[in-house]
This record gives sequence, structure tokens and C-alpha cells, in this order.
Amino acid sequence: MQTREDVRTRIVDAAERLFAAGGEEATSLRAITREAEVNVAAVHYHFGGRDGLLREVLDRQVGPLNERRLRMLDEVEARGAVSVPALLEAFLRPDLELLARLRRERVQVARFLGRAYTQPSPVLAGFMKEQFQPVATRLVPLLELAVPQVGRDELVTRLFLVVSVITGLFATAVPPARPHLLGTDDVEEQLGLLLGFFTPAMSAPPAP
Amino acid sequence: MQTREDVRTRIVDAAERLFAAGGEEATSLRAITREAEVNVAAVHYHFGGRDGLLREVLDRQVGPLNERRLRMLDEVEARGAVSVPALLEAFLRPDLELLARLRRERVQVARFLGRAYTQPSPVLAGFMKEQFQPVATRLVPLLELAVPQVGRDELVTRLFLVVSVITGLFATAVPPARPHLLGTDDVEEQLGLLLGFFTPAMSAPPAP
DNA sequence: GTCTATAACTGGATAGAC
DNA sequence: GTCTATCCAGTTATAGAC
Repeated sequence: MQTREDVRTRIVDAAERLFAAGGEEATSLRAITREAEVNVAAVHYHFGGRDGLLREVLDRQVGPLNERRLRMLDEVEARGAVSVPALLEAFLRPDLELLARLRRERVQVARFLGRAYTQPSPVLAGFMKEQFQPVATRLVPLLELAVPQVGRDELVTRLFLVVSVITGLFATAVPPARPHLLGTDDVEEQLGLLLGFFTPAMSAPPAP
Repeated sequence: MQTREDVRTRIVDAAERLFAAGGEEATSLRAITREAEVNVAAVHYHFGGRDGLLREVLDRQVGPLNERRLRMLDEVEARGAVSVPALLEAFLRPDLELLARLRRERVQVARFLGRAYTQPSPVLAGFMKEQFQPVATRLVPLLELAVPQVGRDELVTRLFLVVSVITGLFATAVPPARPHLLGTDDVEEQLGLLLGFFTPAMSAPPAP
């Protein structure tokens, strides 16, 4: 017997797999329901349609990620330790931990999350904007505090370079059988590598 | 009267616009022929079908780009000036110049090119692989010469971080009305910024 | 809540007239 | 080379039985 939870979860799981493997636009509802072994109508019953399911797939991963980011930024501020590496860590650690968990669980949805950032779909664009807006609103003023000699616009540019690399890490996530793109599966080592890479870049004096 | 060239070009132009604006998978052949004001059958006649057209759109931009890259790598080697900044410049300059040209011409195809790198479509993946394989085959041994203290695998990882940023620059290219993400429209300044950013990172001692 | 059946449509491809 | 006409596989969505 299938409970309500069973079917919902099975649908989202199947959608994750297929969105990751075949792309969001190329994956039909019928392919998803075939994979989940549920009826087509169940998607409309539970999620209101294709767009609702799409948002649900993203929200299950990105929602907790950004809550974690905001909590870590709160802690950094509460400790009175607003510095470039501390802010970068609050921004990067949740991503690296999510990537590591998805890799352990052999879930390929990471690739889909990475692509969602640059996809032209209005549903994805809308979702991404409403998710990352609060993080940017919170992070940028703290960066201004930590790097007072650089203007707001240039800090936003530099933050974009960091986001590009993170997005690339998600979008090109490889199966667990292949070695991690950062050369190690240890999150602390990855963080050390990226902090060593980006701290001087973010702190550098403004471009002439 | 429409010559052969006219129709071919009009189709590729229209496909560029629609792939960039709406995504490759979401853009139908019929939408393209409507935009180009040509008949549906013309696409099959000129390009053999949808996949052929897709490859043509990419090839028109990426083909010359990679030829330029290989030529610049040849020059670096011929000058006997194999250094990290020289190799990075050979790799980055063609991208930055293409981005600048597309921006001047108000062509939004840059976004499509950026996405092509991470899209799961077999046609795109196949094309990208056969295009970048020769560049990587050429560049990585030269990087090994320039940074002998770092192993091949770690150099490939670092190159991947550079590619992520470049891909991000293409994928998130904004309309010319909005300021460039790198803060300046001058290619030399952009190059200075990125070389200052990536030269130390590529040259750094190997991770412990 | 879950299913079947079907409506209403859009997709790529091509045969064959011109 | 270009068109019309058409094929048919595949799509979302929903009405209505159970």
C-alpha cells in the first residue's frame, strides 16, 4: 500500500533523477511518472502541475541550503568576527557539505541545481531570484564592512566570480566513482583550498 | 529574392536568438522558422534537421574561437615564452574578445554558449567535447612545463576553476545596457583583472 | 486518492508537387 | 530550392469512474 507521503516522495525522487540526467526542459511529466511508477494524474493532484513539481524539486535542496547560509551569517555577525574568510566560509560551507552529501548518496541532482542558476526558464529564474535575494541582501553589506576600501559594485562583481565557481562545481558534478573535481572528498580540505584561492582575491585593493 | 546564403543565415540568426532567449530544449523548429520567416522544410534541406542546425549555431561561434586559441598557444610556444600568464592569456583572450564583440553587436547568443558547457543534451555534450578536446590536449602539457612542481591532475582541477568562471561570464552575459559583470568593457582591463586573479592560483604550490 | 480514457495540442520529419 | 500537406509520436491537462 502506498501512503500519501510515499507517492509524493517517489515523484520528487524520480523528477530529481530525470531532471539531472536529461535536463529540465527535455524531461516530460510522463517520463517522470513512468520512472516513479505512479499515475500521471498524481502529479497534478499533489503539486498542481509540472511547474509546481519543478519548484518542489529545487526547494527540497536549496531551501535548507540557504537557511543554513543565513544562520551562519548570523553567527559570524553575533561573534563580532566579520572578516573575509569568515564570510566566505559561511557562504561556501553549506554548498560543499550539500555537494558531499549528494555525492555520498549518489544523487545526481547536483547537476540540475548547478544549471538552474543560468537556465532561461521563467519558473527557474523566478525561484532562484526569490531564494538568493535574501542571501545577497544579507551578505553584501557584511562584505562592505570587511573590505571597506572596495566599492559595493566591485564587491558584487567579485562575489559573482565566487558564485560562478560554485555553480560550476554543482553543474559538472561527476559520479562518485570518478574523483572529485577539487581533488579531495574532504570538505575541510576543499574549504581550505577555496578560501586560500578566494580570500586574497576578495580582499585585493580596487582595480585602477 | 532570397539567395541560398540568405536563407541559411537567416535560419541560424533566428536560432541563435531563440536558443539564447528561451533555451535550446524549449525552442521548437517551428518557432525558429516563424522567426526567420522561412519554411519548416528549409531547415531539413539546409541542415539535415534540428541537430544539424544546433551544431551549426555553435560552430559559427565556437569554431573560430578555438582556432584562435590554438594559434595563440602555437605562438607562445614558438616564442619560447611558456609561462603561466602567457598560457592564461592565450586561453582567456579569445573568450573576452568574443564576449566583447557579441556585446557590441547586441547578440545574446553568449548566454547559450555558456550554458552549452553544462547542458545534458547528447548533441551539445558531443559537440563541446570534440571542440575542447584539442585545446586541452594542447594546453595541459604546456601548463605542466610552466608549473613543474604541480602534478597533472591538480593542474587540470585548477584549469577547471578557470573554465567555470569563463563559462559563468558567458552564461550570465547581460544586455549591453547594463554594466559588464567584470566592471569594465575594456578587454585589456578585463584581462589584467583575470590574470591578476588566476596567475597566483595556477602557480601556487600543490595542496598538501 | 488513484486510475482510465481522452481531449486538444505541438513536436520533428518527409513525400511529392512545383 | 521551396512549398503544402500530412504523418504520427509525444505532450499537458482533465473529466469522470472507482
